[in-house]
Amino acid sequence: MSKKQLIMEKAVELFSKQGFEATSVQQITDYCGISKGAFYLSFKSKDELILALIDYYMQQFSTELDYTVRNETKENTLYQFFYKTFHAFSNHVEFARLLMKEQTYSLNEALLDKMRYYDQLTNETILTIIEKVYGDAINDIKFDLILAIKGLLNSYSSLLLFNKVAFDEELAAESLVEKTNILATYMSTPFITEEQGKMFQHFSVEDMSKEQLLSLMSSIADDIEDSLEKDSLVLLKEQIDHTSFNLAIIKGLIENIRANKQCKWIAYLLEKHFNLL
Amino acid sequence: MSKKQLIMEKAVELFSKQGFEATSVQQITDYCGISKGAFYLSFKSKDELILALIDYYMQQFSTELDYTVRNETKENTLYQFFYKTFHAFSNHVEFARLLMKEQTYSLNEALLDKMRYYDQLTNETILTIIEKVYGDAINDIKFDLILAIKGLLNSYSSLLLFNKVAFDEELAAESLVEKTNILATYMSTPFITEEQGKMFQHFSVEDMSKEQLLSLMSSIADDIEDSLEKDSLVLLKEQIDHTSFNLAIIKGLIENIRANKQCKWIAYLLEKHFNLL
DNA sequence: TATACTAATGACTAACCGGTCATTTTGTCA
DNA sequence: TGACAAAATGACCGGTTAGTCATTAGTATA
Repeated sequence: MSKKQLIMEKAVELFSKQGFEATSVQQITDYCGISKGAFYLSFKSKDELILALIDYYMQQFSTELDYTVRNETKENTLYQFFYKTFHAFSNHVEFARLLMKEQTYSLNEALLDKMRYYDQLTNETILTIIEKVYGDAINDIKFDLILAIKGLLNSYSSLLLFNKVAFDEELAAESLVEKTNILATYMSTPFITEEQGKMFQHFSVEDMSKEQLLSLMSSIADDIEDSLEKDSLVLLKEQIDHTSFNLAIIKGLIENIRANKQCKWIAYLLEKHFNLL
Repeated sequence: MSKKQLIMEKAVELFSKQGFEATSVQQITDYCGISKGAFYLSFKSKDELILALIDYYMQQFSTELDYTVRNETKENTLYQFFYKTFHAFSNHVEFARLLMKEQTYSLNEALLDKMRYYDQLTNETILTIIEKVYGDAINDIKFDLILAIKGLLNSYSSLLLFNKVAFDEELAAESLVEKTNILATYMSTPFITEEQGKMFQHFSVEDMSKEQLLSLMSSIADDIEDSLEKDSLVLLKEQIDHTSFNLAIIKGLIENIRANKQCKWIAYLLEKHFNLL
């Protein structure tokens, strides 16, 4: 395990117990068994650590969920969404607790931006599910449905994260599927109008700039040995500015890199960039 | 306004913007226009301030909601519960934000206990509503209904607290009433069993000890001038250890003090103590 | 006006914070 | 073994923190 990862995994434990502000760098390094100086070889600052941490876990969660949502059958999508979420939370209890705690933290503007970004990703994922499962029929209540799903997920996740009793992930998912279906079927008094919903939809997620994409791909390419994936990355980089290949080829190249753990996130971003979703 | 109140109302503004940890006592006193020493004449420590703050606002919220829930018609109860909650939040936006932010803060064990206490009060209030509105028919799903209501309330409150768009409290309440009714009517796959629900129900709220009640009443009696209320308090104090009066008399005495703003909370606690609810 | 008491002040302390950097330890070659 | 570089250390820095306390200001009584 790299030192960076060691620090992240130990830090997430302390943050989830005490909160970000209340945990000192000294505490983290003591807990890792390293010196304070060593910390600053891996991270430029304490702020950079929590930003990296959020990315590290949220990228895993988001790609996993997005993949699930796009590849399940219509009948299973909603169940799998709930189940995978609970499962991810129970596999990363400390991070999930941190997420709940630091949700609305505002001192650090960069952190707040990041939170808003991933929250918006979640909204988009849920909206995709809703449109896939219920079709156009529920257009006028779909934004209320997003809010309701997030609220329910929040309540039941708290149970998983902060109670000592065993948590049956399958039953919980099943129960939330039923609640969602009921609401989708019978709801007729939405609170959020189409008008407001649009704002809701497009507000905070602007796509990554080409420069950001390219630099991210470069830094990943440097870390990878496997030649197929490295080559695919290089070819994809060339396609970002001026797409000359057929989209099928690009899709294939993205498929090549998706299997690699380090590439999952960039694969997801590239699909968004090339409008392949 | 007393100095204590001044500090609390200014502090809640700063806490809601920056969080508790990130706000210094110096900042608070500067903002109040008083000296640092003066702060420590009103509060023993910064921790004591936030505990007092939570009590100050949550007692207002709880008594208000409890009164509403018990005195509305069956048809209006649920609507009024949602509406009053939204209304209280929009009248005390800063405190409500603080509440959302510091929800699960765990460094301070006393704070965590207090949060759990008021959360449990909320659970009891919601349970009372559910039983009043839906009767015994929904016994097997009532704990799921509590969770669902809290989740929905959480989602929609976030909208009120963290978005800049105008928030129609009446429409929001109406919309949540509908959602709740739908769930209560059609839900059939509860997640929380009767067994777990019992734990849920009795877990953390132990009644206040008689000593705590008595000392609270004494300190309030010292602050009050009005003789009727003062006398009623003294008579009630005598009844706590050995109830000799008829319960009707006790009920009357409690009614005497309820009108006084300082007594609302103790009136609520006394009703619980004498099992008058 | 003198006295006695409370309310309020802000300089001060000891502890801790995030972050730096000269120094030492460790690992890797020839 | 010795020479060199990379990795790791922890004393140290300037700044901030919660909390204290000798001193002063304000007020009421006599």
